[in-house]
Amino acid sequence: MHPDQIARVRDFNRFYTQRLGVLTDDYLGRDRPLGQARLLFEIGAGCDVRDLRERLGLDSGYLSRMLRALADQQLITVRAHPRDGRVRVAELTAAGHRERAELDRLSDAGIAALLDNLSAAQREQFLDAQARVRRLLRLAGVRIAAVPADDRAARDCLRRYAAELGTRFPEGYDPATLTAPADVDGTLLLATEDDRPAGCGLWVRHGTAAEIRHLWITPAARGIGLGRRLLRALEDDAAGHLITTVRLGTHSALTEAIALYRASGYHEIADYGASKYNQITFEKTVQSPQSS
Amino acid sequence: MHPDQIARVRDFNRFYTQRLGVLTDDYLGRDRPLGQARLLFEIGAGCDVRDLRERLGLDSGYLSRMLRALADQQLITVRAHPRDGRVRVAELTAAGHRERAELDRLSDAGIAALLDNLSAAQREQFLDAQARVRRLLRLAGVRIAAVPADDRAARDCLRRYAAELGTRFPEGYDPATLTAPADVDGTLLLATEDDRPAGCGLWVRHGTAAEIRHLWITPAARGIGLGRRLLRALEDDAAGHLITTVRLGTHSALTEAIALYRASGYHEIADYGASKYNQITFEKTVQSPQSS
DNA sequence: GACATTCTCTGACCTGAGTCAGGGAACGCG
DNA sequence: CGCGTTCCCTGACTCAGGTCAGAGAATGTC
Repeated sequence: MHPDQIARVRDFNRFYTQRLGVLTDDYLGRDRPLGQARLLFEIGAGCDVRDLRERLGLDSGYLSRMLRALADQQLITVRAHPRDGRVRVAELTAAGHRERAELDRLSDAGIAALLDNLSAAQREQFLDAQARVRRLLRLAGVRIAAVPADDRAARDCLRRYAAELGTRFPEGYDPATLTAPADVDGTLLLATEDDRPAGCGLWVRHGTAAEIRHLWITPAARGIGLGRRLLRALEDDAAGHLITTVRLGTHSALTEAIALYRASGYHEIADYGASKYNQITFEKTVQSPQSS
Repeated sequence: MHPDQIARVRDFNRFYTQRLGVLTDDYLGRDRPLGQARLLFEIGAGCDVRDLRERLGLDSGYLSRMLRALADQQLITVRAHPRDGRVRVAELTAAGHRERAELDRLSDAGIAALLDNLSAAQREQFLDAQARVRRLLRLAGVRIAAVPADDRAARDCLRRYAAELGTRFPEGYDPATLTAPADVDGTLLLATEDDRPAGCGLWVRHGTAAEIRHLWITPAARGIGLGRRLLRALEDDAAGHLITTVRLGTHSALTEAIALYRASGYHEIADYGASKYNQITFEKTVQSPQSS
């Protein structure tokens, strides 16, 4: 990687935070500490203090004081939970709702004033570029790592994978045909985004060939190019274990998967009889990735 | 503008700041308050305390204490200015340079680790999209406003404009041929980016026609589409003053200007004899902008 | 030389953000 | 009922960031 690229990213970050600072100073608006403004948003249509603490990761004492401050300003009320006297529930008052809407409005107005200086086409370009930055940043932020066969999150992914296939295959899907990761010679890879599972996949050794199975991306992580990255990671991992050929099969109902395999350099081969659900099968030769 | 667009921008901002937070937590690194780390960067190869205060917009007392703290850590030295005993000069010590390089390294490492998860093509796409976001954000952030004929910043722009033409025209440029904004019926527009001049331009009434003159963008603000925006602003302003036709002329050496005029809907006309430097002249009919 | 100005530093504050220890009320369970 | 647990509040801190009012030294200006 060029050091120049890193410098460009840093430069962009500096620029963007500065611009953002200008915007959010407006948005912060009426003399309210940031913490309290955040609370106002989070409370929304009322919620347990306990949940707030959890969601925002705040100290209970700290939160307690901030809630009190908001209550003193008549923006929220804090009451005991109807069924559990220990738990307290915070709710916006009418004034609180107004205040929240006002903050929203200020924030929107700042952005609107900015976007207003652009033509409609430029606005579209801007949003499009932002979306692209975001997609790639999400993709880059995903961690892919080999996990033991009994990893809870990976198991969970496989379960959800099977459930989805059950709804997408006209003939349904029998979860019993899932490859048990513990039984095979190969690697189970788990992709995580912010410590939450984003996908999984595994390869199974057959001599110097490997079969890739159960490549799956969680719905929340689709559309950012993770399938391709995870597939590549599986190939690289297999190649690192002296595999020279990988193959895989899929169901004709999974059109996006088929497109992915074709775009990733796989060519169609005759069925090799691994699964009754395979309606189309592919193969690709791989080599150990050179460290750049 | 769609409210949806605003929501998308807000969403992106939220996402980006969160990601940035994760990165800069690393970068902040070794137990140094953010303010001090920023100072370490800004001081760079030594600079006046006065300049630091100016650039970072800090209170003199606050800055003084932070400098002292850095000096106590042996990261900088503060000495009197050689020629002005009131002014003090801050310089990094060897240890300061090392520390700064280390912060740099940490920051770079975080970004590098992230970019490393992308393919070379994706990295290029990412940087490209960032650059696009930045360009458009800069463009949107520029303020364009009518200023009185004796506005200092506008005068300054005109001077710099004349100086640039002097170097770009083979025959040179006589500053005396500049239109004096005070003498004409029309509007002088000044573009500013973060309160610094970014460009200027004016139009001069000739009945229901107007001539646009001295459209100029500072070198620092070029390449973001500001020329087009400023030209448009001049047309709109003129149209708002009952002008129906605008014309302008330019020198054949200014190829980017010619391209701009063509792309903005101007068509070539015969020379109307406004300036001896006009080698090509254009015209366009305009109408008062409808408020959207 | 007198005087205003410029630049820096010091001391005294304030605020927001956050941590930590402990206490008291309510609950769940045996 | 007794007991541990959960949830919350209070009080007492710490720290970074930042403001404000001067004081003091150096400089520029008349």
